[in-house]
Amino acid sequence: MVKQQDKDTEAKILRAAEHEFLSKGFVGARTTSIAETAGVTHAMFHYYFRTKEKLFDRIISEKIALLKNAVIESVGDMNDSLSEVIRNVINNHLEFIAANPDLPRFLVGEIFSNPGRSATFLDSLHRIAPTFIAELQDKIDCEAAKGLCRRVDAKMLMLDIVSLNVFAYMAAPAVNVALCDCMADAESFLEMRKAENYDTIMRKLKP
Amino acid sequence: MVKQQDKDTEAKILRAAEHEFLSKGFVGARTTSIAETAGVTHAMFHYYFRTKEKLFDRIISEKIALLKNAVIESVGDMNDSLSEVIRNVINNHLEFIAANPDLPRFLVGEIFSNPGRSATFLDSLHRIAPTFIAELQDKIDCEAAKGLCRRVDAKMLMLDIVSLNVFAYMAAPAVNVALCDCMADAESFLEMRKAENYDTIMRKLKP
DNA sequence: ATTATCTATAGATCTATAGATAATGC
DNA sequence: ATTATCTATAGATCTATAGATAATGC
Repeated sequence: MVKQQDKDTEAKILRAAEHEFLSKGFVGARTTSIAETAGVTHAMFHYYFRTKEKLFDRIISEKIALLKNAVIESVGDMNDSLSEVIRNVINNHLEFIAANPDLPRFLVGEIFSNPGRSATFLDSLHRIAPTFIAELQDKIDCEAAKGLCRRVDAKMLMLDIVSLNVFAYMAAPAVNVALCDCMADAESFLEMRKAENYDTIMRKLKP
Repeated sequence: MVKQQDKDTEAKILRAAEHEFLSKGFVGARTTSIAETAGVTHAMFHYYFRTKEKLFDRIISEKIALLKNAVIESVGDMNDSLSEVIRNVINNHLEFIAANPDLPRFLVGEIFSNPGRSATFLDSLHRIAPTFIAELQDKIDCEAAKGLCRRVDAKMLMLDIVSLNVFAYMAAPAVNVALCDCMADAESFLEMRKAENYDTIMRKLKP
């Protein structure tokens, strides 16, 4: 068999698995459905990835890498002014979520349903978050000393930003029902939330 | 058999099912585990509730009723000032979430994994939300006309409030890891978020 | 006579593997 | 000789039911 064919089958299973796991979680996902969606026999699933758990780990690792890159990039240049850093974080974070709308709910769901299976994700978070929070706190304290903003807690500020960005996407069906299809036009909703959340956070910081 | 025994078995299965469904969702929940946790034979599960789906519907209906009451009560008196209404909504909503920390994630997870199964919930939301949003918008417009606050969009304001209140509880394990166990003391975290979120929202409304 | 409970098992999935077969690279 | 693919099926769960048995109310 040509190498191309090989890559194809493996890639097709990976793509099908990504969709199946993200939309249904580990227990809800069926390896038979994955094989069917990929258009290969079920035996191929086990030939390429041995077990359901191994393929799940692979998918979750890919998603963590994606998230990690997004987080690191989202910060941009820490030498920028506080308002620029916040604008970057909010814009990049929101764009990442809009491009991966199933990811937050998936991660949260898996963490709760099986802490062991998502240990890798929590480890990554544990390595990255505290450093970033500390840098952000320095920046806030520095601008506060010059009277440019209030001295707020960086941890709570980050929690506010992430909450404001993520929740609407995590609860999209309910939000759309409660707020008259306000997310129907994805593009304009995204732009609106960028402006809205930046505004909310900057008002919170205003002296 | 005495009626007491009857109620006991039924109630024990209900309590066990509530915990199983809320923590693992519909597909993750096992009727055998529910019977085991309840301390009854598995046949009793089917004797009292016939099918897994019927029991699930019953649990979800109970939870919706609970949520509906909480929402209606949370508003308090619509004749209060805007700031009082907002304080009531935030405090009551946060207390409800803290008392039912698994509920938001459960509802969001079930809505995405099976829209049909959560139609009841979305129907309720559809009946309640628009009315409340409209009343809130009136109140905002009224105070804005007197120059007491900015004329903000009630829909976005509600989305902000719910996001700020709910997200930390939905993502508790990740939030705790990222923000150094800030939720470890549940009581003080709750009080802190009440003050913090009220402050965030009121600054957003300030002219 | 009715209601509650138990044991045993049918029937449906789902994950995983065994073993045969076909296609490629050397 | 190795890699990829298929068919068939084992083995493990899980939901649900059948049918017998015991306890209550009338």
